[in-house]
Order: sequence, then structure tokens, then C-alpha cells
Amino acid sequence: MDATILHADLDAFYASVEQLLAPALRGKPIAVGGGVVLAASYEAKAFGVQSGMSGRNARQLCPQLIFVSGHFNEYQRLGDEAIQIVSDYTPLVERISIDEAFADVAGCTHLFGPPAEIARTIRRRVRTELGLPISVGVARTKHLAKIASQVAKPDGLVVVDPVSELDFLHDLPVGLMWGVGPVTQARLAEVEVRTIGQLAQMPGQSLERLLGSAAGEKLAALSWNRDPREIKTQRRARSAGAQAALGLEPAEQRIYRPALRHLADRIGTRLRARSLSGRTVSIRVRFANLRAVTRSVTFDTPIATTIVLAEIAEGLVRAVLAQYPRERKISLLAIQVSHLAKDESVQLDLPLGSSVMRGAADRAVDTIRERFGRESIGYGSVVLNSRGSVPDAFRELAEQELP
DNA sequence: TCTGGGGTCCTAGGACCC
DNA sequence: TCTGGGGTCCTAGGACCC
Repeated sequence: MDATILHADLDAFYASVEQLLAPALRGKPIAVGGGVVLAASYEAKAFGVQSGMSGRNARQLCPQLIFVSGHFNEYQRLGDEAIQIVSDYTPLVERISIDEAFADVAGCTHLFGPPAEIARTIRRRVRTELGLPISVGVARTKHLAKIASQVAKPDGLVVVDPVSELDFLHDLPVGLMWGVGPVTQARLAEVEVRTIGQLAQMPGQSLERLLGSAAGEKLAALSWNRDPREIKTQRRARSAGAQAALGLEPAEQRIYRPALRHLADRIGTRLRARSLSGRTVSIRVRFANLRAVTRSVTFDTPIATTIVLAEIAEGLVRAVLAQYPRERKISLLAIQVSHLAKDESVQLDLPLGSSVMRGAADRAVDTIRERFGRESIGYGSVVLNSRGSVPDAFRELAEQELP
């Protein structure tokens, strides 16, 4: 089998877009965001600045760091255009996020040349047409292609020849593997496993004892480059959620009620726009000490109505707070809706009643927003504009396309 | 290094059914 | 009164990814 899987990944995407838009920022350490670093340029990463980090910490690591507020619409547009360039060569494209996609070019090499040639063309076009650096990995499997693009960064191309796959793979650190994060890495380090080759040498049983059966089995297979995953052009959303960091607020109804309504509103709008609804509603409450508790309920009938979602969530939050009476402050609230299903005939067979009225009210709000914008009507963002909050535009970028 | 917001998948225990 | 085994679903928590 040939190496026909490409993994294309825009480098330090948000930061690169900012440097593209403002040439004065090129070559300088910059961070998108303010209170929180949403993205960092390579120059900033060299100082240890990472996304997710608080702005204060980032500034400590890199005093000359330049903060810029994001051009979120540009991220969406340029991300779409980059993926479009990949799609010019094959319909088998699996978009992973705004700035990253897999592609299988097996069926189009007769038109465009060998995979490595296609990868070079994509990189050249993204550079000349969009002005952005993109790294590409080419290999026989998705996992290896993804690792290859990481190794290729920044602004590089790595092609893994099928005859030397294991030579390439086995010297690399385990942290490059899909599914190995800080916890797994630490557990492996305890048994002196640091490279993928060392992982491959571990007996399957001890690996499964260390990491659990699913993870152990998966990593064992990946370490020998056995990756059964195929390119999925369509993926089905399994949940939709929203969360808000509150800074630190009293655990009182006047705080959590409007916050939950706002979150329920965000989720409800997205679900209804796709005719989706979900049977399970989960909430998450994080206390002052960052300990988080989740509660969920599952119903026979699916839900997508804002006010129903909000009321269920509020009930769950109240139950949590009653269970932890000593926790007087909360730092985060979240709602998730899962067990999603497409609504075929939403209200048709429901008896007339309050839920129908509520659904109608939601659709009216949805319509008004389509016409006049999201801010024109709805639940105020009362508590949500406090310290830790992030622009709505950024949230929208993070949302997965619901099918 | 105490950190935002969007997700996916896995595990372990318990309820319940056959 | 004590006892099996398999399967499915739900819940709570956690690891991981971008």
C-alpha cells in the first residue's frame, strides 16, 4: 500500500493570520487574546508561551509579548480557503478543526502526480494565495501522517516512506502519539518508556494494566503503525455544549440562573438551527478550588427548547449546591446536551401545551436573530462578561459543525 | 501551571432485564 | 435463602484533542 494520506496543518494559525494582516508583527512574539492566550506565534512559543495560559503568566515568560485582539472572521475565512485548496485535489477530505485536515489522494495521483508532489503543491498554493505557512505530513496511515506533519513544523513537509515507517516512528517521543497526553506520558515515564519504540516493546498485558484495556490496545497498535482509521468526510455530532468561566461568584440563584439561561440559549439556538435535539442534559459546576462536579439526566423524549434546557440545568445545579453546602463560590458553569438525534417531525404529534408554546417562542427568537443579529434579542450576558470570559466570536470558531 | 471553550471517547459501578 | 451469566442503559469522572 502506498503512502497516500496527507495531514495538512496550518502553523500557529491565529497568530500567523495576525502577522499576515499586520506586517509590523512579523518576526515578533505575539499572542492572540488578553486575559487568556488563545494562540501564540512561534516567536512567543520559544519563550514557553502556550495557548490556554493566562495573559499574566505569558507576560512573565515573555515581557516583550505583544497582545492582539483576534480577527475571528478572518480565521474562519482563511481556514476555509486553506481546506478548500486541499479539496481541490481530492473529495476525500476530513476536516478536524478550523486549521487542520486529513486527505486521501489515492484516487487522484494520475491527475496531479504522486502524493509528495500534491503536498508540495498544496503548501505552495497556501503560501502564495493566502500568505500562510502550512505543514504537511504524508504517510500510509492517518496516525503517521499526523505525526509527520508535527515533525515537519514549522512550515515543512515530511513524507514517510512505507518501507521505513517503524524506523521513523520508533525514535520519536511517545508524547507525539495521538492519545498520549500529560497523564499517560507520566505513567509511561514511570516504567522508563519515553519513545514510541520503547512503547512498542512493552508486552500488551502490562500496557493494558497500566493504561486500561482500550487505551493500551490502541497505543500498542499505533506503535506498530497499525491504524485502521479511514478518512471520514462526514462526522456526526454526538453532543453540543457551552460553558462559561465566572471568575469567582457566589453560589446563588441570582448568579447561576441568568448564566444558565445564557448557556441554554446558545446551545438551543445551535440545536434548533440543525433540527437536532438531545435526550441527556448534563451540567458541570466548578467550585472555587477548581474541583468540578457533573450531574446529568436522561429523558425518553429529546429536548431542544431553550427554557426547558435552562430549567433542567438549573434543577441539576441546585441539587449539586444542596449537596455541597459548604461551597459558597462557583468558578464555572457548563451545560452539555447529548444523545443527539435529528428531529423528523418536531411538534406534530405533541399535544398542545406549554412546550409547544415554548418551542414557538424559541423559533421566533431564532428568526429575529437571523434578521437583526444575535445581540438584538435574548438573555443578557449578565455575569458572563467578567474576567475570564472570551469573545463570542471565538466560541463560534470552536463550535464543531453540527451535521 | 492553577487554565478558556468547543468537543470525543473510555471506565467503573449500579440498575434492570432475561 | 442463596446463587449464575450476559447484555444494555445510565451516571460520574477523567484523559485527551484542537
